[in-house]
Amino acid sequence: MTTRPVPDATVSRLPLYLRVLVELADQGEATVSSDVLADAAGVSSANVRKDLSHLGSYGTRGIGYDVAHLIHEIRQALGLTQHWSILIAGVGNLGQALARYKGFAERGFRVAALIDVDPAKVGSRLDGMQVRHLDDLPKLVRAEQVAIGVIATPATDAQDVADRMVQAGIRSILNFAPAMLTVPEGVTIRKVDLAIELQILSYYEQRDAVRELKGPAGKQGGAIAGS
Amino acid sequence: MTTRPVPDATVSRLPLYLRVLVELADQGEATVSSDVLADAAGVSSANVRKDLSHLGSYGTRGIGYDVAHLIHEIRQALGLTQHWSILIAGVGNLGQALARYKGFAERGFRVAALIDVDPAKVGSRLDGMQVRHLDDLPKLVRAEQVAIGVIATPATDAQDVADRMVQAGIRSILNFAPAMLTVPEGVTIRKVDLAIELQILSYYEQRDAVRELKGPAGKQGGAIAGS
DNA sequence: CAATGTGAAGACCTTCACAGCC
DNA sequence: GGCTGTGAAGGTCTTCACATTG
Repeated sequence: MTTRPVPDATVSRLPLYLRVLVELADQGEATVSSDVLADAAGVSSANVRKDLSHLGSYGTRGIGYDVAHLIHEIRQALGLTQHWSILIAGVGNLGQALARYKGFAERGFRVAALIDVDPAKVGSRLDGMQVRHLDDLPKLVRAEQVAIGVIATPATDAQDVADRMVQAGIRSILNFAPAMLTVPEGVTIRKVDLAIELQILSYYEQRDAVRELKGPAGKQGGAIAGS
Repeated sequence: MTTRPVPDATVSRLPLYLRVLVELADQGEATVSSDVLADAAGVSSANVRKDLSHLGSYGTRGIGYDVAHLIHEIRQALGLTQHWSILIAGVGNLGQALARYKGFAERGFRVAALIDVDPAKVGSRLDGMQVRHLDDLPKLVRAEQVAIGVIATPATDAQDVADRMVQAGIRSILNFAPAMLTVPEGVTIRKVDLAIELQILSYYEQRDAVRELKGPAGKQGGAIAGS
């Protein structure tokens, strides 16, 4: 029973399938084929089948997958059977938006704490939650059982905040600051850089504009760019 | 002179290098080796060299790369020598945060228009810019030469907004709504789903927690997760 | 017969290792 | 000597194609 590790690429698609499956369940669908699921998620059906096969064999040949069962299995695999508490550091534009974002709660993530260093912000309330000082971070992490730290500070502060998070025992970090963070082995980081996304789009926009001038383009020009 | 296409994976790293290079330039560094650049960007030096070789051969053996020159070449490759105008649809939590985000302007992206359908929002001002109605989208795209559309609406409205953007001539879209969008050939979409990022982190958090119980873990546990 | 599950093939990307050049 | 540029090797992921099964 040595569960082989699920490939990274598969892990990053499972939440996508999950979203589609929950929608299908709401619509009362009992089963779904890899073809339908693939269309709705924007990937190939072979890819769906291979991905799901990593979780075990939960499909029925000739029928498809049981929606409810598959939802359960994916939740299990992703560790979403428990609810996670998250802490947001940096209550600027982005931090505030994240703190108020309803999509987190809907998917089982509870915003348990907000942190800042600006005296004007510390102590204020945001969506019913008090903003606390960075120095309280360790206390909050312990008290609220925080598992995931979200960094929405200016780039200059990001490394310091990350260090403190790690120090406090957090081992999963989502970084929105445009800065490269170094963390010890065993800590997982993901980054989202909004400006970088635009720069990548810029590349394809430019490329296609050039193509256009040169004539009706080769078969390139697909609909989804990169990562 | 048939410029071979730059691989997608390379394109998505160029903005990273660019950020590091601009920092180095600010610090007065004239040249940089692939080793230093790699460290600062969090990739391997071989990867850096291979990536940069796709733009042409701009390094000097024994010395490294000329910082100023490389900045220019990357900007050129990414199409950042011109400034792009963007339009943000959906002025909720996230849309407002994006509209106010300074990082866009710093990197040459001008927020040229804000769109919503909520009568309470249309006509109001945000950061000195008036929120316009969705129906004005075509007019605004033309008047402001909008190249990139950003979707920050609820998931239910996202496809309609995307259709209208495409109809108005936009061919690059950044989608923050948790929905799969279909667009015609030739339109480039990138998506950022905040809840999905957390769900991916959840997987690794859970996996490592399990590892811990089973003993001091295999050599797994690296620092960066997936895509 | 419809649709899964999966080896095999293929595409893409990264790393290695070293020749070549300053 | 130091560092780039790049074929070759190695991985990872995706697609193909089909045997298998309810």
